[in-house]
Amino acid sequence: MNTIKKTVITRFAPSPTGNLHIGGARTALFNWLFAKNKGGKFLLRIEDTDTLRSKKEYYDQIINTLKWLEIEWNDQPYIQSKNIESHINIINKLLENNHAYKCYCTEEELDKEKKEYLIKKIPYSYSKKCRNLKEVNLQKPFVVRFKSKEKGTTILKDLVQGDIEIKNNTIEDFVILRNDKKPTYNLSAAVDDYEMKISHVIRGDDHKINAFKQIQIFEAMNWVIPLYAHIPLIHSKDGKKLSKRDDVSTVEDYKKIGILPEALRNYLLRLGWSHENKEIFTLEESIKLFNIENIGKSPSKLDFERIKSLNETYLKSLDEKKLTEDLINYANNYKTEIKDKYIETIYKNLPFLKNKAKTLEDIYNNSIYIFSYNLENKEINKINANQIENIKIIFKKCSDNRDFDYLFLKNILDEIINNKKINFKDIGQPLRIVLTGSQFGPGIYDIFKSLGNTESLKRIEKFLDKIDRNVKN
RNA sequence: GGUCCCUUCGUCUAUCGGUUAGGACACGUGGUUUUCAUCCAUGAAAGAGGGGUUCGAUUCCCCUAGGGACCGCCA
Repeated sequence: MNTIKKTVITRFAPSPTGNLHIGGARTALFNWLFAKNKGGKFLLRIEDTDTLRSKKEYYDQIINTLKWLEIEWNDQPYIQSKNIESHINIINKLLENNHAYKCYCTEEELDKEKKEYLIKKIPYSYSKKCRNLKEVNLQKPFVVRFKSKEKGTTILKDLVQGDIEIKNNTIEDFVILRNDKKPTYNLSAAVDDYEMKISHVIRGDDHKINAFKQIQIFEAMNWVIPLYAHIPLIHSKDGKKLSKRDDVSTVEDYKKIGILPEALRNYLLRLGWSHENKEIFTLEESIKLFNIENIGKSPSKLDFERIKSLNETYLKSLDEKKLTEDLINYANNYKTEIKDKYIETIYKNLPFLKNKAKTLEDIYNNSIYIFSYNLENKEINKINANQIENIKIIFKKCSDNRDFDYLFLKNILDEIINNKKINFKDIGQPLRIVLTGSQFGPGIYDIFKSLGNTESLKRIEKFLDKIDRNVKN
């Protein structure tokens, strides 16, 4: 028995044709966690051989998003297009070994074939017309097709799905070199996986059929076949395939509403994988506990509430210095920049600013009155004459004692509430509008404290001035 | 249509033949709180259907139904 342990090498192989997908992020996470767990390597390969759709901006986006998620790969990213020479080389070998052949069929001929099959109601696969051509060096454009097995069955020992058996004749003679002399995905992926010494291919369920094609290439070249684990796809809330229109399909969609990377990672980890009753995993625990055996077999739906709830948990447990940094970065990226002079105030008041928040966006909105105060008439109009009178009383008393504290303020409010037989709400609500520009937000005392006496009084004074002017007009 | 895969509370999931089928999110109720939120307590909520195998099936097998993926000279 061979007891030499093979080094685990996994890879994440996105194509730069769009922003990093939430499913892709999970695939990357699983590959990374598995490699870490086994003390192996995790590689990043950019599959950019579709020159029409691949874009540099997407490449950057994917790289940056993985970094944001703190998923780190070993070595430099492998750029698939840089390895084309090697792919062609293998195609030539396959041709020499009689495992592949040139196919001179034109698109028109193929279309005709397809139509004929359609009329006869037979499922279409290439007719293999060129498989046994006598002359193989015609001066005509050609593609290279792999000679798929025609008899027998193949069993894929999938690490997640178990044994999957298919008849070999259901795999057609697939193209491995296009007529523009560029290798196709299945060929490139197989060659790269071999050259990168990938031990475990962990990827989405949608690649399952490709495994059968890639395995045949491995066999034809007499290479050691990697282990495969095909993880079920992530579905949208209504059970359909996630589409770009769902606006929860890319990592960016979560980032821009202020989901923390830790929370998204935790969510993704638990989506399709579990460890007993555990819900919250630190990074160390994720690495220590992750395994392929506990990956579920069925597809899972996204639950936005769960992500937000998880985010809330992280928001509240995160070190507040770090949280403040995250908030500043978030605001700079997606909202208006928060000036340095407000950062200290926000940091100090984080305990209540983050209280009702589930996302960074919530914290941002809660603290907006600190760095971006604006009192609109529409809000002012919500305040009635009696309430204005009360605010005047408060203003007067506080102005006479500019060093007022919580107790002093509370006594004033209590007194008014008692005297006028009103509810706290009747005074709290309008006061909040005056101080923050919105009827929603933190508690009144918290607002006073966070703004400081001077700023609070200044805002009230400005309001009263405005009211006076409005009355005069 | 062909090939393949999947099926436990609304959602994510636990259960490796014997459980009052457990947890989490969301939801309901109660308490704490000036409000909201937090927090605590508590409640409702599931084995798709039908056949087998077995002393016993959510668990193993088959069928049906439902859902999904793939079926490109895209990756």
